[in-house]
Amino acid sequence: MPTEINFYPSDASVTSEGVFVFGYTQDKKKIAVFDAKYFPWLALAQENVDGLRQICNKLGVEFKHTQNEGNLTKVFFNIKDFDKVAREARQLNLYNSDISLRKRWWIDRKILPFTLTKAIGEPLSRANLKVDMVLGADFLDSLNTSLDTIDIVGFDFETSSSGAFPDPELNAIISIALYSNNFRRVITWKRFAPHEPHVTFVDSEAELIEEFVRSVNELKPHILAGYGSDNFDMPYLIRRAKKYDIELELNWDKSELSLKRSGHRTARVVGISYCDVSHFIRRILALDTDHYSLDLVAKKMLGKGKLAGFNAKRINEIWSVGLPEELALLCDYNLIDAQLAQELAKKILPVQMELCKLTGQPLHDVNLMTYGTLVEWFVIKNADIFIPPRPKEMEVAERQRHSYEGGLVVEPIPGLYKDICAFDFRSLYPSIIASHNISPETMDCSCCGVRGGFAIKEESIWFCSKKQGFVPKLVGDLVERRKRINDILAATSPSDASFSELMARQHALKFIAAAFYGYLGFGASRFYSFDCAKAVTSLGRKYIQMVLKEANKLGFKILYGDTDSLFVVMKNDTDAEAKSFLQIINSILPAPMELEFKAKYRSGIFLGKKSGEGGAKKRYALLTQGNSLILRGLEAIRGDWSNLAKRTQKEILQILLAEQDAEKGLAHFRKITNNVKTQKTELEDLAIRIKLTRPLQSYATNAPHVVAAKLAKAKGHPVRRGFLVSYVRTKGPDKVRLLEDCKKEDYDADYYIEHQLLRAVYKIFEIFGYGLEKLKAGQTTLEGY
DNA sequence: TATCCCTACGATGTCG
DNA sequence: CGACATCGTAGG
Repeated sequence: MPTEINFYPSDASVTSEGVFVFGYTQDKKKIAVFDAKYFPWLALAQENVDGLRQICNKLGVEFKHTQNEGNLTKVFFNIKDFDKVAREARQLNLYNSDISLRKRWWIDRKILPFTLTKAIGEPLSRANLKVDMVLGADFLDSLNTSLDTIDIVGFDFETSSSGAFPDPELNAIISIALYSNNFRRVITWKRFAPHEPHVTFVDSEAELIEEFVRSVNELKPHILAGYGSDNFDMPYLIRRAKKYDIELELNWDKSELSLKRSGHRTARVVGISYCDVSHFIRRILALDTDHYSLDLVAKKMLGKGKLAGFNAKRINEIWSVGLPEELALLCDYNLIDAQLAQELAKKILPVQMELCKLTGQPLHDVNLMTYGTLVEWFVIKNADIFIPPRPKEMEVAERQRHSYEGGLVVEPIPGLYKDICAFDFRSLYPSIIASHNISPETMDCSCCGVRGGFAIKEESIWFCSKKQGFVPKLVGDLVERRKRINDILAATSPSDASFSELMARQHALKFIAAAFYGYLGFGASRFYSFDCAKAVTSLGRKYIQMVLKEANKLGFKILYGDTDSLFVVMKNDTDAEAKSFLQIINSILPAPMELEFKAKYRSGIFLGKKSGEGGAKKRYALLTQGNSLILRGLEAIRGDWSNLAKRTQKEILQILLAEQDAEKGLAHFRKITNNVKTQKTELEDLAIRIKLTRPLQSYATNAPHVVAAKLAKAKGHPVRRGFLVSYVRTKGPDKVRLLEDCKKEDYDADYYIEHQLLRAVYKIFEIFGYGLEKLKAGQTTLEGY
């Protein structure tokens, strides 16, 4: 008797016999659905099918069946044969041949993660699966209902340590915390009294590990979320478990928990969605921060951080001394970390879920994606085309040698301006792609010719005006859907239950639409098209130039423009003027291109270049109607300047722009320089932080941050790519000292005054008529500077 | 197996 | 000293 079961799939695993799909049923039983009838296919030109047959004969592989589509033939195979054939027949110009089957299964089967799916088939017995039920499916179908409550369990480990960093060979895991909406537990193996009920004592590290695994399995989360856990907790767990010969039974199949390499070392828990959310936060959300520690990221995203005052040394002390109240505090610390991981995962979940739907990929995979992969999977899932293979390394290198012209930037005239109006294009590049049908296969089509298609004179190419390409179709869709959502959002109160959901959806659509253009010009792209990428920016320049010209015609004073935006002072400064400007422009623009009014500012300054003549591009400050500052490109928003200079620059701008009191600004500036001069400034304010973008030995320069990085390495810090060097400029021949080794009396006051403070403000004061001499003049009167 | 593009500024060190 | 190369980080 066939059984019918509805379930929410979360993960798939490919074996040579078929695909296991894992998930929970509606009453939260663990289920594995076995799809033995999945036959992956590849496509090739019909004239190459015989060649493929010969190769298959040699390999002893049979075609499952074939199917003609246009000029191409799809050939289906058994899973176990697929990779072998695809590899051996590479020279036959194959399509859809190098896409991971585990990921592709979802797309071929049209099943979405966390979406109710009907499975019909016979129950199977499979002792090696850790699930409540196994079904051999003859039929699978998506019922298109999303799972509405997703259970997220956050987790975090604490370990002892002998040095600055825990060593998994030497140092034990001392406690593990788990946190979800309705559950919290800290497991530890040193007893103390009194203790809170959520603290569970065990007798050894081995029992701790086993209890953790048991807890996860009993909690049955959809998502197991860590922060930085691919780098720390998971590898640590695996090493410590091995030491005690413990089998980590987290996976729903018989396999042991292991680390995979998918660009990045990551753990995958078979069955549920394990996510180290730091990947997504770093790669997709790309917070404006110079490092991605849990504390900093949580403060930015959740408005709260870790429990203060802990580090590896302190944790180690607490553990070895063993005072009850201290151990209790350590448990709190551990639990808060797990809670932060859980809340971060919860926060990004709506966007991730939307991306799961757009790419057809499970959460674990979406969490690891970059912009490139996001676009790639979006195309694989949604485009009605055959997928070409990834380019080979040589090809990628060759592509990377060419580059093309980008956006237009208007040089500003340095000065202070009042009543500034800002306009910008809504999604410029996506809307250009959609309106001009820019796609690799619509370029230079024979059906149109130069006169019939969308011509780009400057590049001597054209795009078909008869048949829509796959890129414009997908991008146009994204732009349109996003606009629809934004329209609804505009009429929705932020307190409305649907608001954050809609917000997440429009964000997800934006991420993909915005990355499409870059993906066309990306060397490792499957859909690389130098000419398409070039055409997009070329049209972008054409349209912004058209807008600048029209603004000029209307008598607007053009202050600045960058790629898709312009800042002007209008003639009469009325709403009607702005409105008619937009009307003129938008009647010229082809849909869905659109110029929008962005904001009006009370005032703003555009700075002169520090070296050479003229105005500096990408460096300005604006004052909103509410008297708050918007800064672009300035030192105050750069990560590689001292807090002292950054703060001072902001304060000076606030005084000069909002309070319009240059004398007060000058007095304030002098006060700060004097403080620096008398060695009174805190080192934390003087530290300069710079991130290494490459391995230390590959530097061809002795720049201060490289010198400092070498000092850090000598002290045993893990100086790798991405390492954040914190140093202070000092007097004496070495010039540089690590922040941690510096004393207040050692800092080089002259450097901080000349190269940090003055350099951060002199171009601003200049606009207000205060030259460099005047800024320095005040200093000479004080204690013989 | 890593996986988005170009434009721009400015700091610093080195060389002639 | 200026020209230039190297490097990091920003804007869009």
